Amino acid sequence: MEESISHLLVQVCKAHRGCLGEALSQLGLHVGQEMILFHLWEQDGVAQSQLIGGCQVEAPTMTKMLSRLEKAGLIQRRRDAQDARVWRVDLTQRGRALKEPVYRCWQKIEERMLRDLTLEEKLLLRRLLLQMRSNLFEGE
Amino acid sequence: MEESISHLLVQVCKAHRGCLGEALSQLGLHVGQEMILFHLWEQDGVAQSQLIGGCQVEAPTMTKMLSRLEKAGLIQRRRDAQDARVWRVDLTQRGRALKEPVYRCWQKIEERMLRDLTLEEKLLLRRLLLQMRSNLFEGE
DNA sequence: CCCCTATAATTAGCCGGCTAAATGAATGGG
DNA sequence: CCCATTCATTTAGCCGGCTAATTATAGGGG
Repeated sequence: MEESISHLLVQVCKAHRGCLGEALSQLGLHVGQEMILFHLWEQDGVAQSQLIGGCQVEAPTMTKMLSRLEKAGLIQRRRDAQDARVWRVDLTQRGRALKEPVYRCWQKIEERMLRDLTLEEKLLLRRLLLQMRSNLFEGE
Repeated sequence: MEESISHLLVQVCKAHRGCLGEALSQLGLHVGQEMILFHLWEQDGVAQSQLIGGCQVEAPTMTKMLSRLEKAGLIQRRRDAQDARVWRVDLTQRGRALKEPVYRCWQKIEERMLRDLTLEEKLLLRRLLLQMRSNLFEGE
């Protein structure tokens, strides 16, 4: 199994995570937190449950990440007026300000990773990854 | 960045990890531990530092994982006779017994993930992943 | 021979991620 | 109207992973 595609995939993902983490740490972020911010940059004041769906993360993970983002001053939480069970999440000024630098990080690593791939290769790669994802999601 | 290749890659890897974790938990293993065992199945009695190199993991991570594997009764540690700084890691009987079931898990998920890919697509995918890995490793 | 550096491993402490179980609020049926 | 269910979130506790700092041994040079 040494050089299986699974193993390569894991290695590439780990390397990607490593590079991203290095870049994000210079913005005071930890890798993973950017997914939450991506969603908030698209739509602010969203319910926590929507973030859970969007980031494909479990509820307790989201709770911890949000409380860290809150402590870091990037977001704020408020109770929903209609439904007291839900918490809504708003970006702070500092959270909004990170949008461009984080996008640049992300894009820079994407470009670096796919450096010498042709357009056809990129398109095929995307198609294969989509297929693999649905294979894994669609169970046995 | 919603549908970037990076994002897809992360999602596929996460799904892969999820499936693998589910399968390995039935063998009493946590995802990640299998990498250590893969190396020990190939070569037993190896120094901890070699496992660190092979698994591409930091030393403290290895320390923790090994102590858990030891507590689970899958490995044993002994001091090296020549160099008192190094610890050598041996599989126990129970650790050796997991080889076949874990390989089957791994292979089953590989097959499921690559279900409907042609041989050519698999070869190209492997080549692209190798290229991406070296792109990410080889810095800026 | 002693000190200084390099190396192997560990400890402390953080983060993302998970499951299981608990809390608290909304809601639908009898 | 109340009770059971359902839903949103949190808490506790585990694991893999990391960095920074520590301990302990090995080895080389003056």
